[in-house]
Amino acid sequence: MNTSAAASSVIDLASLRRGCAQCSLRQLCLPAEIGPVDLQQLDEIVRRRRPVERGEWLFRTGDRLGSVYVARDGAFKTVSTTEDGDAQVVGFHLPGELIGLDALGTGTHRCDAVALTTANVCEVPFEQLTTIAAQLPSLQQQLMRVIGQSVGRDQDHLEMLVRRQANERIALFLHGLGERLSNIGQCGNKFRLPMGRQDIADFLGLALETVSRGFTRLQDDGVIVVLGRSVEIVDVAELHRLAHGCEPPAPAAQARQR
Amino acid sequence: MNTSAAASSVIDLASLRRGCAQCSLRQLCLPAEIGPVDLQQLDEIVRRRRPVERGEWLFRTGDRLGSVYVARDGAFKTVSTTEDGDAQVVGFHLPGELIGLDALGTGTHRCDAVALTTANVCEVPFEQLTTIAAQLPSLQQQLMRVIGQSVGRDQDHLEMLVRRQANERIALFLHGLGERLSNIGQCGNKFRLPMGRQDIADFLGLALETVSRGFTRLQDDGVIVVLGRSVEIVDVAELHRLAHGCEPPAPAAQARQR
DNA sequence: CGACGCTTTGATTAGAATCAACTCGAGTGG
DNA sequence: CCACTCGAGTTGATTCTAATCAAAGCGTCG
Repeated sequence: MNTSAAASSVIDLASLRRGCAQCSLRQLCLPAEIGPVDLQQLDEIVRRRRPVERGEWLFRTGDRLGSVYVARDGAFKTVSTTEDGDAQVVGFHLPGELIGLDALGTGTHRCDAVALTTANVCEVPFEQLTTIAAQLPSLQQQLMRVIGQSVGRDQDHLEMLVRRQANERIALFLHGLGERLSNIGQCGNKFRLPMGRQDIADFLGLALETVSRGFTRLQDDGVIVVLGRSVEIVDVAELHRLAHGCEPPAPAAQARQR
Repeated sequence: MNTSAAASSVIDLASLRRGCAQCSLRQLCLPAEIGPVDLQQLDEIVRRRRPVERGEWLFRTGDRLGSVYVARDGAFKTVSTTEDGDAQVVGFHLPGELIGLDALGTGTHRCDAVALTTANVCEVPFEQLTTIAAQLPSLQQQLMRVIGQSVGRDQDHLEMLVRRQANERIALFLHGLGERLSNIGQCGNKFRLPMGRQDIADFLGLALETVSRGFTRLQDDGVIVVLGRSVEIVDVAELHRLAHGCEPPAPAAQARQR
């Protein structure tokens, strides 16, 4: 266990005791905009689980919807496995993002939620959440918003897959991830990917090798510096441009052969 | 105006007067599982709009979320246009399916909702809907379920796009559409597509020509009969098999198990 | 150290995009 | 009534992207 993990688990332990009111994700998570009195009601139904180890799952396909989850730190993926055996990564979930909404339609989860790193999660029994939400308009509203954001991310995901070529998807992925990281107060330009190349490939609908080549290509073009799972975005503007469709206008002198 | 259109507008007119309680979609739509007394409350906020003509839109990208919509008949598409100008069809919406949830996250619509055919829609002011839902647990629950179903369809869409080849996507599309049609009481084996080839292509992330070729191929293989927008599924089992990953012909050796 | 998993790189190939031409049918107007 | 256009759909030829197959680096952890 490295120092940063140790440090973060100290923090978690502390905020675990203190509950939502002191959580650094308060503004992004369900408690946003809720008054202190009402907050306590929410706080009481939230169960804070011991750390989840990398590879453990929060729920699996076919489980009945019991709770929704929010990571306090770490990262998760949701994976749906098709009948012919290959995995589709439905989403990556960073701290503050609700996990488990996939069961809203049928009452049964349609994918597995797997921890990508050791992580702390809050578990919110869904039944109780909706009951309380019915009494607290602000929570109700926030719940809708969080659900909506999740829908929005799914749509972003969709748009990143359709009719975009491999390098565009990869640029879009890195750009989007950086944005989400900076939203939760982490550095959006230099970070460590919590997931491996295969997961990224399964998320982007590409072959693992294509993802690897894409990273190499972006590095050769001077847009990012990548070493294994460490990524630094050095030319944000260019990444943004690549991510949004415009072809690299092939400036005269440009080393692009690998 | 043809006879069937005339007939359907008579029906609509009648059910327009009678409201949710008599609507044939009642079981699928928001009123499901709601008692007659409570139903009236919902009924009072639902606005029934005059028919929407083909090509008209319910809302456009950037509009503030005002209402959600449900078609009583006809069909809609939601389209998001990328900055480089090409359209991505986010979804097709059949009667009973909520339209407009894309704005839940930001409060602003992120796609256009366009009528594919002349259609009748119910408009439900969202603000009022959540207010009432807070008082009626069964409506609250049903709202969640309908939202969840929409999320589920998005996920189906995603899975149909990722790492599937053209013919598989097309088979999946036809199969899914048939299923949805039979859910709303229409024939799932013989129907008229409300959308053109380009829309299907933009939905499936394929080129228009590829969709056309796919249809032809399915017809040559004796799975469907297609004439323009009329489709008949003649070999449901085979379509299902194609849609779910197994290799096309090769009936000799039974399909490979996972 | 050695084995294993993850990542990168290389060579080849399959599948879909693209470019282009042509068919068909509906609607228009001379 | 027929020639015309226009849009939607089909079909063909070619090109090019990314999948696949294959193998070699690299890092980590017993």
